Amino acid sequence: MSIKRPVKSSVPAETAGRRGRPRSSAARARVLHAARALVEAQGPAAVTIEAVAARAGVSKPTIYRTWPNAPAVVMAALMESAGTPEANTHRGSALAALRRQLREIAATFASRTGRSVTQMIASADADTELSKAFRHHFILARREEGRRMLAAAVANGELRREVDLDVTLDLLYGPIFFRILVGHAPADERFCDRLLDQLVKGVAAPKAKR
Amino acid sequence: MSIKRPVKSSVPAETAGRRGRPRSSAARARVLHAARALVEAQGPAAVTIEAVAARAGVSKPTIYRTWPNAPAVVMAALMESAGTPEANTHRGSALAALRRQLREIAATFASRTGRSVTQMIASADADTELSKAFRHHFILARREEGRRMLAAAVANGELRREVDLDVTLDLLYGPIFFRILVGHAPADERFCDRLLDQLVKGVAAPKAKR
Amino acid sequence: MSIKRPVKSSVPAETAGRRGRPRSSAARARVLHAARALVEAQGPAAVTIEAVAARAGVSKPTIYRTWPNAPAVVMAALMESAGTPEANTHRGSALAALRRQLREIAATFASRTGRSVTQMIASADADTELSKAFRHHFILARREEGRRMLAAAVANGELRREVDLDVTLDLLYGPIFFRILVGHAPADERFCDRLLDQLVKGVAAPKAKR
Amino acid sequence: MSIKRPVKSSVPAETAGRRGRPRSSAARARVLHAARALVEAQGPAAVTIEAVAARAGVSKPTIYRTWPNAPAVVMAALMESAGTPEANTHRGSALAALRRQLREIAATFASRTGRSVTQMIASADADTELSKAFRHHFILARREEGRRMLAAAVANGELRREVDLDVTLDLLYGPIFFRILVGHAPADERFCDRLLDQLVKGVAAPKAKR
DNA sequence: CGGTAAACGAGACGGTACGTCGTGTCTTTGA
DNA sequence: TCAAAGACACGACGTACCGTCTCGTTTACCG
Repeated sequence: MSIKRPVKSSVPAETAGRRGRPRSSAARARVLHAARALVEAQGPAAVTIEAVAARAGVSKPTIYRTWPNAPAVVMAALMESAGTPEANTHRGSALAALRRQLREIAATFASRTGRSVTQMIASADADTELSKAFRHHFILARREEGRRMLAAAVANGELRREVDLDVTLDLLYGPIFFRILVGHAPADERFCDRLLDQLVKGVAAPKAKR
Repeated sequence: MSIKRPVKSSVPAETAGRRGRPRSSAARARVLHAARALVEAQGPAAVTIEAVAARAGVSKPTIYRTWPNAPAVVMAALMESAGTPEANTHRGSALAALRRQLREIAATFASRTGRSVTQMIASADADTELSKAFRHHFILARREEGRRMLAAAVANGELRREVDLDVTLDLLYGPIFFRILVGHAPADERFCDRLLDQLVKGVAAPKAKR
Repeated sequence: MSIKRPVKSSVPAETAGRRGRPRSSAARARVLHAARALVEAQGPAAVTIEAVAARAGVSKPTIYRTWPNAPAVVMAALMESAGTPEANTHRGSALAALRRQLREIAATFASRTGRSVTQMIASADADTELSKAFRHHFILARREEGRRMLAAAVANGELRREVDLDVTLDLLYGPIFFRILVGHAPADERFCDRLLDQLVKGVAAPKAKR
Repeated sequence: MSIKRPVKSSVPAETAGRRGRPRSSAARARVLHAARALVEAQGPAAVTIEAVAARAGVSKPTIYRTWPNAPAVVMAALMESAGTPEANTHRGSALAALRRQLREIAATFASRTGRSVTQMIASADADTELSKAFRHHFILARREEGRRMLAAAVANGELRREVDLDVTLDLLYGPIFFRILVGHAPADERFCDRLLDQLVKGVAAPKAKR
């Protein structure tokens, strides 16, 4: 009988010489993997420290040593799972690139996990460092990318010079998250396209002075 | 075992043929008042059934008899506290009325309680009757009012006929909620104004035909 | 405060001068029947007022109008179900009659319901009128019948005159209930016979003067 | 869900190879002390887990970790409080020792706590390990001690050889518990004495053949 | 024979306790 | 040294019954 004790870490490699620490990074990975699995399967509310610890084969204090509470674990898991979106290659006009980005965002956030990200942002403490990093990772980083595209479009002559970029950016991303959050209508490609077109063109009647 | 429970509805509905002792409206009012006080003071997460029961001087089963869980109580409390916003009096142009509504919404949702409403919408079950009512009460009702104003503006000649109203509505309200949710910039009057102006005018450079 | 409630009695007592609607004897019967069914099926602990009311198709206040609490209902049900044991016909000697009674008692109390009776007696309040009636109905009435038989046996010359009847009675019935209560050995016919024989004969060695 | 729980035993069993933080013997002692105080003051029905937890300054889960329900706590408390009765020193005859034991039992069980023990035995589940241990601790252990005394008395020549010891034992202890349970007469020293004397001597009239 | 008083069903009420779960902290033991 | 196992105090969960209280409806009796 092979008394093979169940290997606790998928990377047993360097367990040899050290007494304590080499498990640490393996434990971290297992925790995040477990958290990700839970949030994908049952949403962020199901990610309790106990459930994560059980699923990861890790003790609760080990988790608390790294993260202060359950939402922090969820955020870390979501951030690690979602690799940074590839930089949008500028083929065609700046506005075309923006259109591609909008579609990508809508597709990403319409998923189960995307909903979870939105929920985490809504319910997060807003002040902690991690919350800020989370918001930046999922939202503001793309918004900055968008800002660069808008600036390119201005430079292009596609957009007016005096446009307020901050307002325009929120006019682009706000409606998508609004639909995802409220759910009254789908945030699909068609919506992204119309959104962008209508924003570019404006809604005023032609002769309207204002 | 497993006796079929009567359908719970927070609205007594048919008070007509009811047998038995009627529900105490005083108890209901005390529960909602307590829940409102808690959510205002400490946010929606602090609204536990135990806390509400203690504060309202009501037993837990009395609360569970009417609402299925804590979020439902919070929603009911928030909905009852926020009376329906007054119908926007149409003085001046339809767009001016819309501007006033945007400002009112931004002011409302920038408050402590407004944040709570946003959080509840983000984390709600999305499928229950109460969640739908909640979203309608706080968001979609105003959106429908907005639709009427936009239609008036089209009739006015202020807006183009072929504008997609659904998209335009989300372009109006989405950015406000986006700022409130993400918190990267204030959703104040100035923002509302610029938002509306830029949407009306479009961002395209003058000669750009499309 | 301290309003004197009308004395509740399970027996309608003076049906004479009563105003109003008389108590429904059908309801009473249904309650007792339901309680009996429950105690037989699941023991006395399962007889909750709610369960009885549901099973009997009767409202809780109707039960509380007649009995003060659940144990009282159980006692009433058990007392009504167990009709008074038939008077022991004196065929043969007084001791033979006693033997028959012991066997009958053992058989009765070894049943599911008999266990329940024992449990009720053990856990009852000891002071209430109903508890006393219950103990009398199930135990002391038979003990008095036993006393009559013992007296007859003394008169017969079967027993010594100076025997302490009270002690002898408890020597007869105590062991049976002891076995039923503790359950370390069966209280069957053989046991009843040996019990009686040994008590009659004594256990002392023949020459032992004391 | 439904994770296999480790077997609960009120006795830590193998303290040897246990991982994790060991159970707090201080907590255990405080729980049992609180339970004992409650049962002495208000009887076994007053021993709720909540009351014990509050009085002991211990959390409910800590209690449930060790005992499955309130009666189990009561039994453990009663068993621990009542140290094993001192072995009856055989001064004088075996029957004299037996008389002393009977008196001691009667005195013990006539107390408030003794009544509680009787009630616990009557209402216990009868099948659980703890119930058996409880009955053994309070009743059957003394019965076995009694058996040894009876055997000594037989060896002495005080009792007849052919006496059925099991029946005799129940003839000794049964009546005492019967009186305590039913309460129709006191189980005092005088009763114990008469009980023993009459059992030894028998009740038959001298010439009675049977 | 028409009031009226009481019992009826239904069921909500304020309570108490249940037994479970998750939190975040703490002690052990083992590697 | 530190990680696992797991006990700990705390506190909320949602449920079951308790015994009491309205309700609207029936059903006798008594004037």
